[in-house]
Amino acid sequence: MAYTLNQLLNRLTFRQLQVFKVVFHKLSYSKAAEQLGLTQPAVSAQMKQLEAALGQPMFDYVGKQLYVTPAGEQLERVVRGMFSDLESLQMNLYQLEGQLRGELRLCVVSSAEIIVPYLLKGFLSRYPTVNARLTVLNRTNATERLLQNRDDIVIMGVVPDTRLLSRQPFFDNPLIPVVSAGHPLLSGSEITQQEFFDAGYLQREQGSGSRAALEDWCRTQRVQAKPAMALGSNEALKHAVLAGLGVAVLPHANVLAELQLGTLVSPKIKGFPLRRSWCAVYPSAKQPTPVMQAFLDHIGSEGAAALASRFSVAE
DNA sequence: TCCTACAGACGGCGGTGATC
DNA sequence: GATCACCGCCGTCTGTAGGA
Repeated sequence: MAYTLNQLLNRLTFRQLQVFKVVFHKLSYSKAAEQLGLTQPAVSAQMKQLEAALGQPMFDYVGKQLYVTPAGEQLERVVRGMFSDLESLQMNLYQLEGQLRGELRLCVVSSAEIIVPYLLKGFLSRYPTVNARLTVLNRTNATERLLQNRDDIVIMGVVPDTRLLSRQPFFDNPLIPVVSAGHPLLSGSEITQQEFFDAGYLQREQGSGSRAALEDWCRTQRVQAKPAMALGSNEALKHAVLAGLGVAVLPHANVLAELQLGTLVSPKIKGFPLRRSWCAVYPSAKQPTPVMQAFLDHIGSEGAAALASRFSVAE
């Protein structure tokens, strides 16, 4: 039975929604109770009241296992938005008092994980009351989480082409070809694009942004890239090249140390480097929280300067 | 007379421990 | 996980006193 909005507002409490949120993620009343500092009966009672208020079960209990019902899935989306708005409100209230406090939920595509510590260091030194939570994923999963409002900002190199996302480029991210020192390709005077990709091309896994960028580039350059192997991270790719398994195209920042040491070499090949920028990406529909805005301002100025001093490409 | 502040009574709500 | 009995806290209601 569905209630009118007023009836719902009279019966529903924030406490019920808070408990529901934890049960949804833990899929256990006992574990939710432990996290909330309650006993299992207290959680059970809150869920019972919530389900009575909404007139529908949020969970099915089958064989000692909780399963989320379609109504539970719907409620979770609403609750996530509500709690996100409340967090924004809290940050705005702190801002009215002249303080910047709250959580920055940052997600980073795996290729960007080496630059982010240099962005965060200055930011957290300046705003010690901000709590940063960092998640590392590939581009597809990071984008999905962003659109589900599970993160505030994603740092990525190749931004999906959609109006749902706003982007703020803040630092060059050139993709360069790399081979191990002493590779037979280096003995010739000039390397063609096709020769490079025929020398055991190693690529990133499906869903990676740098792989997508490179596949686009190959199409426009009419180059046949037949990968010898796909690996799940730039770090794995780099070590595969160092081990002599093949050649790869990697972000310059990821191989800077090896190029300086001379263990990797970036040969001159027509069309390279691929010009890309690291971007801070957030949902277009989302009004940036004060903490988000402060981080966006930071990476556009001090953050970019910190990266330039460490990762800039010598032309 | 009206408004505000305070105190006491009461009921509902949310919690626990025990038990199924 | 669900239910029950019990307990403590808190909000509401009501009555009273004091000040404008």
